[in-house]
Amino acid sequence: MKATASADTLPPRGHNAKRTSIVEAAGAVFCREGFAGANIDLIAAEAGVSRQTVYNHHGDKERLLVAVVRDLTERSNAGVFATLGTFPDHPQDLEAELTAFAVRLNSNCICNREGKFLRKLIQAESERYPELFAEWRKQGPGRTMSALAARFARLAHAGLLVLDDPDLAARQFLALVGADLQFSFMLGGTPSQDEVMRASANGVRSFLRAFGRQPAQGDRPAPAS
Amino acid sequence: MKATASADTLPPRGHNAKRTSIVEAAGAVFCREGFAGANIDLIAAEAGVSRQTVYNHHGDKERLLVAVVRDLTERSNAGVFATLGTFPDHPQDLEAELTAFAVRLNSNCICNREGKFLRKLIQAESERYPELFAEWRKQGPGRTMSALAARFARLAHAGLLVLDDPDLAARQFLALVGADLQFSFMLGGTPSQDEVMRASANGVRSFLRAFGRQPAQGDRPAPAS
DNA sequence: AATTTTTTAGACAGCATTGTCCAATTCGTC
DNA sequence: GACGAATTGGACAATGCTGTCTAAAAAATT
Repeated sequence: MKATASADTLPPRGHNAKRTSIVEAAGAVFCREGFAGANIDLIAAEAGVSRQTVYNHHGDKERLLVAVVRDLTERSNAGVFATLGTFPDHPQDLEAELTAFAVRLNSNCICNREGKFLRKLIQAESERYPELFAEWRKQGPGRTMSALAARFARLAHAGLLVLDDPDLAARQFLALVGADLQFSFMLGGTPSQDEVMRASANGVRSFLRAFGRQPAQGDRPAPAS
Repeated sequence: MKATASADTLPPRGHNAKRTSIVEAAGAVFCREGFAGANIDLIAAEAGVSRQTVYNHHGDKERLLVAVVRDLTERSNAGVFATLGTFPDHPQDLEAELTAFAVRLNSNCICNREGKFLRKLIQAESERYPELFAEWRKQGPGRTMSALAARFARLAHAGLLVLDDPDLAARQFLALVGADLQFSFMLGGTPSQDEVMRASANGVRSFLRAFGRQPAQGDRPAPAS
């Protein structure tokens, strides 16, 4: 860290391209095989690096996991808050813009690499290494929910939604726009862009039926096809 | 297999109490530690059995996993369909009875031992052993969704709900009544009975706001507190 | 071109685990 | 009480993995 090191995650050196490549490979292998089943030789091979280099950079399998989780948490949180910034605060077409927002949320936060890996790692290892995810737990879902709830509260205050509990609305919004994707997630699959769009549209439509201003009788669907 | 062995998996000996105790302990350990991290000595100890007995009964770590998954799948499916049988087909108070049904669903299918273990095992191992969960995949969520969707379609036909896509309604119903519990699940926790009841009530309320017959203006909540 | 840092390949000890074998013992049943 | 089946504890080889060490090669810096 002499001169060129900007604050960016940019590896201005050649050698810490290896560092990140190791962390990325380790993330993939940890998720695929589980922590206990992950093989450092395999991680090294997948990173295009010798085993010794892995130990040089991270010293320990456990500390490597810590590095992976921290990296995933940072990137995931960054993506989440960037996406939250695109919430339609002054929508002209509420349903269309909420749907587009839901698509961004699904694509950039739920279905992407960081989201999938982090979710799987948390499910697999959070009981055994609770402190590992303490930071995620504090910065992640809690703040996300609060921020999203605040946006919905503002829409309600503007008369565009009718809701008594913005936090509940936020939770249910996420549940609804993810409802059609749970199936794909179960088996580790990644939904196609088309699936994401349909799922988001379905979720938002029901969300607005529950919380939209006008009961929207005209929106009532045609009878079962 | 002398005389009493019926086609059931029932070997009516006392010794297969050990068999089930092994499978149960193995399920717990596989879920806690992952397949690779699971230790046969630990499973044996947790089952109150010697290691040799584990090998006598199941021969192999991998075949033990197969037995565990089959057992969990069977029990989970049985619980799900038993609960589906309690769906309120002719409700007098739709919201109350749907809520009670959601509570049963959450308590007996989602939050219980089989549900939690099966979910975690699927998430952890379905990519590496896809064929393991083929049966669950076929018998589990697909049929569950169809059955639930059929119930909702009947309610719609009776004029109690307004929906165009019963399958979507079923997916969103499950998503909504589970929305408040996702947080607890993430960390392997088990929601309290109280949490389950509140979550179910919240989910059903929103579900009926979206799909209930009358837009239910009277049900409209007090403005944001 | 020389020097310093990093990487590499391989060997290596230490350790944990799987799965087998076996003799002694317990359990269920007659 | 006697018999057969199941269970137990322990020893055991085989294997795989972690983490360290070393000397050579490669890369970067001067």
